[in-house]
Amino acid sequence: MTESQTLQRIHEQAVEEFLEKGFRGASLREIVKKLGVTTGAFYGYYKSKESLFDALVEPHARKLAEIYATKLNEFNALPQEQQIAMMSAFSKAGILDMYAYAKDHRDAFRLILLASEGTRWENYIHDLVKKEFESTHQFYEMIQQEGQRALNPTLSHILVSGMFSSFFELIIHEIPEEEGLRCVEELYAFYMAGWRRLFHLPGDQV
Amino acid sequence: MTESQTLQRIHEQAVEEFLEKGFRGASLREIVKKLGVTTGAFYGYYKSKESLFDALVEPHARKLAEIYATKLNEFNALPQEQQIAMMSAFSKAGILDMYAYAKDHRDAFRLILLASEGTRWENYIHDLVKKEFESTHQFYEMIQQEGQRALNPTLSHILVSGMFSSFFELIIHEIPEEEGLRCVEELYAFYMAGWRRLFHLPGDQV
Amino acid sequence: MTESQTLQRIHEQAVEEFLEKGFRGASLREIVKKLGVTTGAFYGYYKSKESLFDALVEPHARKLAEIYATKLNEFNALPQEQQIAMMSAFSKAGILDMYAYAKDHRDAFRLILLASEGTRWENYIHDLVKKEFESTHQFYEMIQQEGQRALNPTLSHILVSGMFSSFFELIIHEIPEEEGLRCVEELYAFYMAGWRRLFHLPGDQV
Amino acid sequence: MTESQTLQRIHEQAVEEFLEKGFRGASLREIVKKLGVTTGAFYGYYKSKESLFDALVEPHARKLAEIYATKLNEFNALPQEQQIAMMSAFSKAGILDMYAYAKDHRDAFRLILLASEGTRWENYIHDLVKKEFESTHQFYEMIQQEGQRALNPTLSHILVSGMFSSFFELIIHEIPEEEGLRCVEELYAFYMAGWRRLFHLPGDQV
DNA sequence: GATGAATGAGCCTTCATTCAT
DNA sequence: TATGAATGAAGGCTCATTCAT
Repeated sequence: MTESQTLQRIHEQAVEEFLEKGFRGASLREIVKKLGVTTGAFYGYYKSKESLFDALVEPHARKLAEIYATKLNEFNALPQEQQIAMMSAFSKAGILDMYAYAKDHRDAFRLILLASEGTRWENYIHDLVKKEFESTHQFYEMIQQEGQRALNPTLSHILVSGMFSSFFELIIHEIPEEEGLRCVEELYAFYMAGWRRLFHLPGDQV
Repeated sequence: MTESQTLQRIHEQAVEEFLEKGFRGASLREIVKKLGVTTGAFYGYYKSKESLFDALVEPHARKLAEIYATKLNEFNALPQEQQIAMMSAFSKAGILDMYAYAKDHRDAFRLILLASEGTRWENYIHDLVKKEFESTHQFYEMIQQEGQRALNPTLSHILVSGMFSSFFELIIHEIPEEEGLRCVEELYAFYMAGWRRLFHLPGDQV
Repeated sequence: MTESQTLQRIHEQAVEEFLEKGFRGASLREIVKKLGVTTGAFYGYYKSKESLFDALVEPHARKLAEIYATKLNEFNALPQEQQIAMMSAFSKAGILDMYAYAKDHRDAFRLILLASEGTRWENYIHDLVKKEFESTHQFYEMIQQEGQRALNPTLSHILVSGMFSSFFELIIHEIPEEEGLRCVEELYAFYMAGWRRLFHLPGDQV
Repeated sequence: MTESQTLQRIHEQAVEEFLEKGFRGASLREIVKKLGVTTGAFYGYYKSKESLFDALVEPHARKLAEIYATKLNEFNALPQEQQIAMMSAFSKAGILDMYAYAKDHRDAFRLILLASEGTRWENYIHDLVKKEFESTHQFYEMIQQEGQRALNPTLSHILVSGMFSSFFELIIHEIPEEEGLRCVEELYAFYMAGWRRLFHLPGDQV
């Protein structure tokens, strides 16, 4: 069953309004007014402004987190030597999977990135960063050799943060499939080279 | 004469409220209530909620942009060979200067980064990214050798974006001076290595 | 369909409040409180205090100005001799038409006359006076005979001003139809006699 | 002793502000701000906004009412035949005296006429009109001859109202002494002729 | 005389939400 | 499904006025 036409139009208009003014600045009455329907109509579909935002964001936010978690688990399940050989949860396959999903649901991630202040999604990216940060350190500790200095947590935090920022810039902007993929690969290579040096690992073929 | 005590307390409380709820979500009444004064008292100091935000942000936002612009101009004034030797406007000296300033005025940049939606500062970081992006391409064109491929603008955009994100993470969080400096240097080295590869330049000592 | 009962009650109460306190002194909250509704209810009908005032005033103000302009145009279209014979745009037919309309929409004109300070209607009467003043002088110039002195513009201004004041006093106060009409006629005769003398015209039968 | 310079400047600025925005719309803080002083300074001179308006208006409003009353009393003290011979309380001498005073204190009367809504002076003109109306009727009753119709009170009210409007237009506008006087005389003649007809009196030399 | 910080009440307006129809 | 009138709370802001200095 496809969603009702009214519902679909609400979604489209809501995305526009939220992106333009942010969750807090967006006006429900403005959304429905532009659609030529009334607030009552809206409340037949959702019970609040927040639940509308949620409906737009939640499925895709969850799915992306799942993709990330799945790849991470697969990686963690590998024997240690293989982990070293393939490196990092944010491995090529993982980032490509994430990109493949996110690029098809741009609006949801735009909302998270650009309009989620005041919702439960305002920390979504931070949470992703945190998980990646933790898995990075876990990995480093595993491969850390005697006498090697600890990984500077502040440094790794800001690097992971920048990495995700770069990645999501690719989602925010409308970029043709092919070029997007190329950029993801280059972004991956860019960071991988940097990480390997920080990890005291020899360069590898990615 | 130093600023009145009430004004100072308004500043402190405002920073807290803005950071917690964003510019739009922040309530002037809430700010003054926590101070134990009335809205009228506030309007003796500022003529609007926006002008309060501005007062907190503008001087430091301007100064940082100046520091950036100054370094960029200095770099552009260099003869071509020296530019190549020292590379990129976001060079080590520049980024250190910016850090030295920004770390002393964390609140202003936190406000820009975390609470500026709905103000004229909401594009501040984007604008910095854009300038850096342009100067990067300008530099690349200068050094581009025959037969070399153009720099992928999408890639460079997302990298610059990530670089600034990393940098400002350092500002957002309270980090001891010494460690902050170390991170800036490492961040610089991390990116410089990546850029040099993209620019087809030999590695250098930074 | 007739206007909603709430809207009608808003109108009635607004007229009362505006007349009592003037546009500036009137309080929207007071108006709705007396109606037993909330301010939100009001803003379902009008988008501002000014637009409420406008809705009460505009249609009738415009119509009266039209009636005046129409009569004036008719008069100006007459051949010169006939104009002299019938005299002045503020002629009997015109003033009677204006009275017939205005007496049925007293509230609108009361608002203009007694409560319009701070609105775009505050100069409505002055503008009418100005138009009549100009048409009066135009007429005088047409009939002016060689050697006759010019009409004193200050004098004619204050007379026109007084004439309109008298006329609108009739509108402000609740006066039975029949008596109102008689007064308009007498007012007309009163002024006509005076003007004819100033114009050096022989008395006429009006 | 002349008034302090600050006080004088308050007066000048207040007149300007009141005339521009009306009593209700005028802002005390705006007045003092333009003067470069503080509200505290103002409250050293007056105890309220209303009392400032009063100070500007009251002396001249009272004086003009006195001039009017004095002339009226003088007239009423005359024997009946003389009253008939000279006619009307608003006689030539009276109106000239009023003009002589009012023209020298334009600002006070401008305030009454244009900016008194919300003050105790908002009915000043109406009150003058009322007194004149009463004295007119009193006079008419005295001279009324058997079989003559009563003076239509509505008509006389609107005529008196118009007469005062004309008169005060002369005060509102800055008019050179000589021309103002001429206009008063002509205004007097204009109305006198009309009244005489309504009173069934023969024309006279004015 | 004058300052200037502060009050407290009030203003117009907008909002998400409800509910009888 | 949808209407649309209404709620009640909150918002930013301005005002005349006070008072310790």
